[in-house]
Amino acid sequence: MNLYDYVKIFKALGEPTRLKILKLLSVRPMFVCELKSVLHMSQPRISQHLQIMKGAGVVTEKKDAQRTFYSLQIDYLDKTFNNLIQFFHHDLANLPQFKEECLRLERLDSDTDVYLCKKGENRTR
Amino acid sequence: MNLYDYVKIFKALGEPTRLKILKLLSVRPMFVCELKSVLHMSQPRISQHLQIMKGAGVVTEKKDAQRTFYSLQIDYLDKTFNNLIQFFHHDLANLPQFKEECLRLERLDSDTDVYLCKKGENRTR
DNA sequence: TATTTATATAATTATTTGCTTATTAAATGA
DNA sequence: TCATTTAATAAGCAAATAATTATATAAATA
Repeated sequence: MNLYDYVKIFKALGEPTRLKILKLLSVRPMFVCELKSVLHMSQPRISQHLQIMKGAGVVTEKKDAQRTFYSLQIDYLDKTFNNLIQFFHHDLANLPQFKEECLRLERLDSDTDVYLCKKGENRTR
Repeated sequence: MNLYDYVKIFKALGEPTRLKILKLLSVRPMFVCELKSVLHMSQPRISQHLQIMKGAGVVTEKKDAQRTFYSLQIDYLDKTFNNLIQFFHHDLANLPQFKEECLRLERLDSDTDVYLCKKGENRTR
């Protein structure tokens, strides 16, 4: 799980309509038309939010004739949260994504004479 | 913690620049100018993201002369994640925010003759 | 078969967000 | 005191997002 996977999942969670849909799906899996009836929102609005959440992995769908049955993936959510906390505990040096940042931070920490932001743009030595 | 608190926190996490800043703050608390040096990003960009994260409670600041020292609030994050999982396990009837939705869902579930989405707009009976 | 139901998707518009540049202000130092 | 460092904030703009309306399609049903 990389940084952009987290972004996708947290983007999916960071919107009120989507959180409401997720809460309803936590009661029980539902069809789109049920969500529509319960939330009193337009069908495209609900479908579009469901597509975003499906893309992030927080819900799954199962076709049933002309209807689609959506379920909350609470275990996946739980796993994601634990992974993020672990991500924050990981050594920066082991995250290839942060290679450059790691080098610059090491230079910053090893050199006590360093001026943080000098005239002449972002010098770290 | 209500739905909009969650939205604020997850919005704060659902952005790549902010997640990068948080990862760096997980190594150790930092000044804005240090984040700037390490990330090679403009100072306003970093400050603006920090304000959003401060508003969501995921970082805290401490003034030190002309500098500002930012810390990751990992315990708060951890608590938030646990709270959200709990939120999904709560009985819908105990969430005032979902009063209307709860009523409509109960009607839906109690009446087996219900047509999900009938002609004549969102009828649930 | 024609109509209705269920859902996805496209097009459009309005709002929000993220970034840059510019400005301000406070603390530091020559 | 005047220049520098640090950081917040404002203004402006481009890109992304969320909602509506309009279509399209497939399955169910009268």
